[in-house]
Amino acid sequence: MAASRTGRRGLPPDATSPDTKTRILDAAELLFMEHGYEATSLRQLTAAAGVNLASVNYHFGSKDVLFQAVLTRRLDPMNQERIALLGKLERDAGDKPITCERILFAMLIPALKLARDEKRGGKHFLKVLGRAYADPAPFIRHFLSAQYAEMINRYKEAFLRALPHLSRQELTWRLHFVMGALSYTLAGTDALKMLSQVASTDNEELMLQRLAPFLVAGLKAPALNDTRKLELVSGL
Amino acid sequence: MAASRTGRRGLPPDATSPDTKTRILDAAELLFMEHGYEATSLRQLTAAAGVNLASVNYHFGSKDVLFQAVLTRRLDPMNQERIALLGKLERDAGDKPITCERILFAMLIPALKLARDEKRGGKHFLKVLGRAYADPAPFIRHFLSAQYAEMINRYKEAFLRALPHLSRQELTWRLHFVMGALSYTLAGTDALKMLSQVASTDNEELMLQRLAPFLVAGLKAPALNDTRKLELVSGL
DNA sequence: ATACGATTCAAACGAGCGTTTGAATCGACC
DNA sequence: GGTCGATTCAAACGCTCGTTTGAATCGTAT
Repeated sequence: MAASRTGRRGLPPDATSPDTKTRILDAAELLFMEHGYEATSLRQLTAAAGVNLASVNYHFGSKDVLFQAVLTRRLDPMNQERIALLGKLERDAGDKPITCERILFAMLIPALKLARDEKRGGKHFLKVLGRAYADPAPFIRHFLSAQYAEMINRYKEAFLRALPHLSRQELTWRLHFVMGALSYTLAGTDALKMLSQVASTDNEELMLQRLAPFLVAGLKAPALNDTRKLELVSGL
Repeated sequence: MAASRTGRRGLPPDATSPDTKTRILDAAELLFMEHGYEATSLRQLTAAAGVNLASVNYHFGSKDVLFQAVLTRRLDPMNQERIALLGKLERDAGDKPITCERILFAMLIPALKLARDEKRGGKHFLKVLGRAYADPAPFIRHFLSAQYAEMINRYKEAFLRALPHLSRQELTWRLHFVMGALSYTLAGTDALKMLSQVASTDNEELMLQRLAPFLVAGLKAPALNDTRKLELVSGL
């Protein structure tokens, strides 16, 4: 269907004009971030990208496939880097357990690197990803499950060794909580206008540095026991 | 525009047939949960509710207003109950500080009560709410900000007294993380298919009982300092 | 030069959308 | 029993959507 880098004749040949597929992906990343998947039309998308309306269906086949391409372009390398970082930690540590902090940092650092690259919209992508987590569309849910399965399983095993006081089930829930806080934070929707005195969101690094101690403490917390159950129910 | 409970003549007068406005709200709650706001059409919504297509615009004015009505019907009472619970805690404690656990429980318990009421879709609503947190539509964001402002500010002051080692800015971020984990968990999107060995989602109570110790530990964690900053950046 | 596959383009397709309209129908009241 | 406001109803409005089509145009190899 597509191979060489030809075509593109209508628009002025800027120095900042990559091929059509990339222009579509860049515009889609930006607009999906601003308005979400359903609320972004292919007409405004192709207009923003400076390409013809039919280009999306020619190069990607459908709007759904385009959205998956937007996600996989950055998500797959990020998760591969996460797995590689964890592998390096494990190799350096021999058969000794790794600390909880270092495992979590290995998860956060690739996301931080993505948030840093200003030239190509890493921050835009993280917002799109944060919203995709909460999107009910089945094709999005299945896609994310497949993309995350390997990375999550590798990290779950590592955390299990680092947090021996947690059962596998307990850890599953805590990783769920970690992913929730992380995606909500990276998406940065400012839902509750909490940024009254906080600097603008251009400082993802400081944000993750605040998130890390919070998550580490939560992961290290004692496991649930029956005494605590009664506290919650009848505590008030 | 609307006042008495008259009308309704087309459908059989079941015992389970409240007035048109309520039937619309119930169907909307369910469908907004399943497909999201944008992907739910008024045609499928009114068909599911067993009412005429024009009823939504007659009773609510527009689809936007209907969505806000779906949210406010349950969110406003829940946040009022949260404020009342915190007020009761503060009255009982006199001028002594309240523990972090009790403040957090006062936030969680109204949500838990909503998740429990099976007859009228409390769980459905919590999923809708979790997704609304991540929705980019401006009218949703403004609505949620207004609905949450009072509750969040009251709790922030309470947490500030319970956690004196945290600056106001640090606490703002931590409450952001708490809301992230909470909304993600309540929305229960199972994004990462983590429920491999976990019981089905009908047990919100056990879920919140696992979430509480995680969040308490995160809130109580030491504040960020410069030593930790260096760890994160050059730690790997 | 010519032929060819890849790509771009303007235009249209059918479907579905939120909303509006105006008549029909209801319960309530004089 | 007739009037009135509230509600329901079927039908249509204008519009936008994702997708398809077929011709025009490109770079490239013959």
